[in-house]
Amino acid sequence: MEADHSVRVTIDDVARAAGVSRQTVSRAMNGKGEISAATRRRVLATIEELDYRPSVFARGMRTQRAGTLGLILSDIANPFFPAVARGVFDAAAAHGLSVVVHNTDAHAGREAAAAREILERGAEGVIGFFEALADEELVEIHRRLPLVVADRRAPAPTVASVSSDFATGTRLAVEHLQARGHRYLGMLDGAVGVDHVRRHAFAGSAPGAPIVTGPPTITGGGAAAAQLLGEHPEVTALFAFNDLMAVGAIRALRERGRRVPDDCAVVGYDDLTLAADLDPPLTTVHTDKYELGRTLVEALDGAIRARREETSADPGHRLLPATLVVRRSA
Amino acid sequence: MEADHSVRVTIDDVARAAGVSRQTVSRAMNGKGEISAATRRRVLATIEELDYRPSVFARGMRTQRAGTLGLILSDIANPFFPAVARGVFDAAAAHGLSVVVHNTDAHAGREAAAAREILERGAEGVIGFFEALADEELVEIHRRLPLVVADRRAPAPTVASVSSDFATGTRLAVEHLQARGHRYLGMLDGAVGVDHVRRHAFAGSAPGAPIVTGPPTITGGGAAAAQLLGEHPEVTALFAFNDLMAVGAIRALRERGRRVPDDCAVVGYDDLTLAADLDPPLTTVHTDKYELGRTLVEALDGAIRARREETSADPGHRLLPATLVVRRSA
DNA sequence: ATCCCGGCCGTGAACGTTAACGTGATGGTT
DNA sequence: AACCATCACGTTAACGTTCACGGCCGGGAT
Repeated sequence: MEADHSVRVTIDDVARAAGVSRQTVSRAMNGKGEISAATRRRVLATIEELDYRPSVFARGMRTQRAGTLGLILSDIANPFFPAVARGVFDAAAAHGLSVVVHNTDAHAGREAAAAREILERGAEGVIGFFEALADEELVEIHRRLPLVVADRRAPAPTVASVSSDFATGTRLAVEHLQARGHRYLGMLDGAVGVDHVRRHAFAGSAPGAPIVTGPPTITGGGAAAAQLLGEHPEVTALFAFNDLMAVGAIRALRERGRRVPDDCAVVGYDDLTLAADLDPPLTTVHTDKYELGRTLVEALDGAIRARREETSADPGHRLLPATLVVRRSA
Repeated sequence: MEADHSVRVTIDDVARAAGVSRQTVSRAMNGKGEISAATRRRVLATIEELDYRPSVFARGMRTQRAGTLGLILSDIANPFFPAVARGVFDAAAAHGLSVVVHNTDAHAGREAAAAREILERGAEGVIGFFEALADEELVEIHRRLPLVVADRRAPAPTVASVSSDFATGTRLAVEHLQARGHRYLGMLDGAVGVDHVRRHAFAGSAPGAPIVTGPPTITGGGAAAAQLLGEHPEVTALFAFNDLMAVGAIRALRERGRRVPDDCAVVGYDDLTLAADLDPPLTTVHTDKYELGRTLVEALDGAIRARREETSADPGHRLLPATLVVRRSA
């Protein structure tokens, strides 16, 4: 009794088989409107039997929703993001959502284009690591679609956010360095865009210490380290925006004949999976990245639900714990 | 002259503004059917002016296509995949396609579910790193949707494939080890599924050498290495399925007090971005992962085009060059 | 007995696009 | 001069679902 795969089973086929109308089948699936438990069960059974799958297009035509979730990030090649993405995928699957991913390279134009694309495709919501777009543009996105911003303070109280506790993480890193006797610190900042929590926290804990900014990549970290050490040879400890920049710094240090951590200590941020296997093993700030991904989806689900029910409850602004993992690099 | 964003601009609005019919607007966009260059330009101009965006749902309703591409992979947390994904994203964007990603953990059920999901959502095609599904199931997918398989031999001559040249890469690795004087090799295989190119190539170059299989992860590599060295203490060189397993092997070696490469050499596969920064720097087989991603999309585009035009040209089975990068671990 | 109300379900319409077909004008062929 | 392609465009219908509305039926209040 295998159905012919070339012709689509429609809601009308189900209705006919179950002896009800289209609308009742729709009600049975979506749980909207009044329907008796008995007919609901019967309809669901025939749906199962006929292996009926509602057309996302026809459904989207009415509802403007596609059962999809947009994930915007700056650089999937940075191992931090895949770790988060894994959490996003798993949680999204649990909610019956597919994930469409956009890579932006922290470019404002591409961040905007990604958001527009996601909007047009009728996603249920957006999770975004925005690094270039201004707050107003994020608010504008949120006006059209539920939005959760990641690793950035909320652009408005109404939009949800989930972040690593950068302030604490940075403070822990700096205090660790200071406790080890370092008096001249430096920071390799990678935030090319708008959010400078790490930078501000660093400046707060190490007043007057030099900060050099560069792209949050290995080469960016290398260049930033080279510049900083050139201008401030007295520096004996580097705090990097992320682990990738820390790796670049270590490379640059080596090239200049300086040993890590003996001549110069290095602390990263993210605790990538391979951080412990680097040479030297990287001291870094840890945040549960899988949990971050999961939490982002939960927050988005809340935002979606809130919008549907028009209850404008507090969207929530979560800070995930940051802990210092001391290895050999500092 | 800003349009009200709350009401959608439809094809009829454009038609009215341009003084033509819906169908002509459609023709102007899609390049199908006869239309004079002049009206085409005029219609395109008014589309621009009104900022008209065709509804993906209405379009999909007719065409069953969503302008989307499905990417199925086993473990986004393995840095190999993000590197490929980057190439996929960039190439897909160039073709005007969005990418929906599914993580399967090499689980057959989830591979099938991902494919089904992608099918239902009307993707233009699928790019898949399938590690568990049987060839027949892949052929069945291909019957419904253009498919390109990655890092696996084509399940049928009609389906396109793009792979690293595993046979050559593996041979280079083994020969390097042998040239360094190693007489007792071992392999840490990570292919839990169907494709065993690396394993066979290894067996061909190092006949009789022991092979232990485990999950293609750090812990998997650690466990496999522990087992292999327990059973074959004479082994002085390990070839791992990928860099992650190599890292696991190095960890296991260290725990047992064996130095790398002095007591036991290790060669990986993939040349992850951080491979050079590991301790010791990892000798590994390199394939251009970004290029792999790009090539996959090009192959898929070819398959899509071929299916549309019903020309069943040769789908192409590409092998990307594999080179050995010698560092310190072997 | 009539009215009304709420629970349950059906009917028509609408969402916005493209495929299939139809039509009028133009230009070339017999 | 009649005919016939061909071109350029218009008209109708259909894709499959949900929304808005309406109808029926049974039971309690009037």
